[in-house]
Amino acid sequence: MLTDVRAAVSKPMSNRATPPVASHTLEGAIDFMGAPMSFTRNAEIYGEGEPADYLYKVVSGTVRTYKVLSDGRRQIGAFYMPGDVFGLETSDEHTFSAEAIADTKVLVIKRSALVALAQRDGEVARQLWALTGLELSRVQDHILLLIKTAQERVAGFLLEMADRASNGNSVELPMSRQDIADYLGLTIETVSRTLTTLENAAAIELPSSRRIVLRNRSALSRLNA
Amino acid sequence: MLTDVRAAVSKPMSNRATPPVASHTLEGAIDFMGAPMSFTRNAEIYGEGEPADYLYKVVSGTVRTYKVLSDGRRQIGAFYMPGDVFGLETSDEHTFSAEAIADTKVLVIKRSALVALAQRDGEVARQLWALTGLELSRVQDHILLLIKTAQERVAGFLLEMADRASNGNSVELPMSRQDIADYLGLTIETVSRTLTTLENAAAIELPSSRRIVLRNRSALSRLNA
DNA sequence: CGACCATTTGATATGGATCAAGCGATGTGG
DNA sequence: CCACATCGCTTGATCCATATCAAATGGTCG
Repeated sequence: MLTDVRAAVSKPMSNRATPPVASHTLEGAIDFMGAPMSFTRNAEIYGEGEPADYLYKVVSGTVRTYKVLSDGRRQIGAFYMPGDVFGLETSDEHTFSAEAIADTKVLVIKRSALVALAQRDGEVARQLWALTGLELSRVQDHILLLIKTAQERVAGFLLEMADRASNGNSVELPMSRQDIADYLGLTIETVSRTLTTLENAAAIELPSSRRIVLRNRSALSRLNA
Repeated sequence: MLTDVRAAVSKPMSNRATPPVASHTLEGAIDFMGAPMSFTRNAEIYGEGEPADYLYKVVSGTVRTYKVLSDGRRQIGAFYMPGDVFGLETSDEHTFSAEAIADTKVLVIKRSALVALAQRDGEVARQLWALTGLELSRVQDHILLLIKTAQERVAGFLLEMADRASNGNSVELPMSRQDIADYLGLTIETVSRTLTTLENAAAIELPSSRRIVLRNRSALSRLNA
């Protein structure tokens, strides 16, 4: 039951010196056994209700998962960026749909293969569980965002993105205003206005609509309530 | 690091006819090994940030989990009723606090005991994972509630409660209006008004403030969008 | 250059919050 | 046993944050 910590460091697929070790971690197994696959901007990766036979790890690009209500409102559940795993379900159907936001490369692996591996390797089983747990806490945080004011939601979103996709304080947003709005439960107009307000308050800079520079993180954190 | 499962067996309250069978399911293990414990109305069961060493199964009563934001806003994450398991985390700290809503009896069991059991029994491991998955889908549904209108949220809440705690169409709500409001991201006034509106629309009846009779489920479902 | 799409900005509308008062049930002390 | 405080809930009046409707701007690609 000992786990080599170094094995958990999932190396890019280029070389793979230690396949046996890799198979003792989930990440390793995906990197080693996963099939590369590409999706163009806005392509569907899977649809809500389809059998959840595969899971995915983002190599490059960004993915959104979402649900559409009967009246057309769309709720985005999450954004997945390079390194993130998505599509893992405990039920046998996907509960959300998934689309590539930009051209995206993923590694695909059969869930049954991992479940079989988990049956033999407790550490893999534990990591599979941990992955669902990670997803759970992400969704719980999302709920907390949704009860806040527009400013707080946008500030929280920017900080989240900065944590995940920043070079220093500069963040390149892969998603549109509509995507952000549907993630935050706001309209595009409110998102846009809020960003302008934050810019006027010198909390951020907007060199272009998709690029955001965090000028004053503590101000954003304060807004994050 | 090894945990003796039997060490966690806290006084099987009654007799135990089938210990081996019971230990092959999570529910069985909890029922068999869990220690009974009681909490009075509003008593804290655990606090956010405390070590998540135990998990709990509701025997009678109702439990709420919640977080309080820095400015005092409270978000209720979930209500747990008899048969429900709560307090299971993959991290080692509780991410929410838990309180008894009414006088409540639970079974308590050490997480490490179950994890140890899971290590030997793949079925238990699978069920532990499934439990986290169940929680995940519950929270995802909660998100969908939070983006809806007040009427839709209340209607959705009533249908959820009816599924979980009804005798026919009559539902006895264990929680206050404030609890409902904090679950739905609304104020008590809005919850109250919305209930009145639904009553006037003949969708429900309100014999008393805690008892609700569903008169027209399809109307409620329609509101549920 | 011109068409198109994403984004911003402006004007107005509105759902739910807030502030405030009333009401009914429950409990307590005199 | 009753008067009265308390608490949870409902109802009313007003306000405000965000949605909606509409138009202008800007960036991208043929």
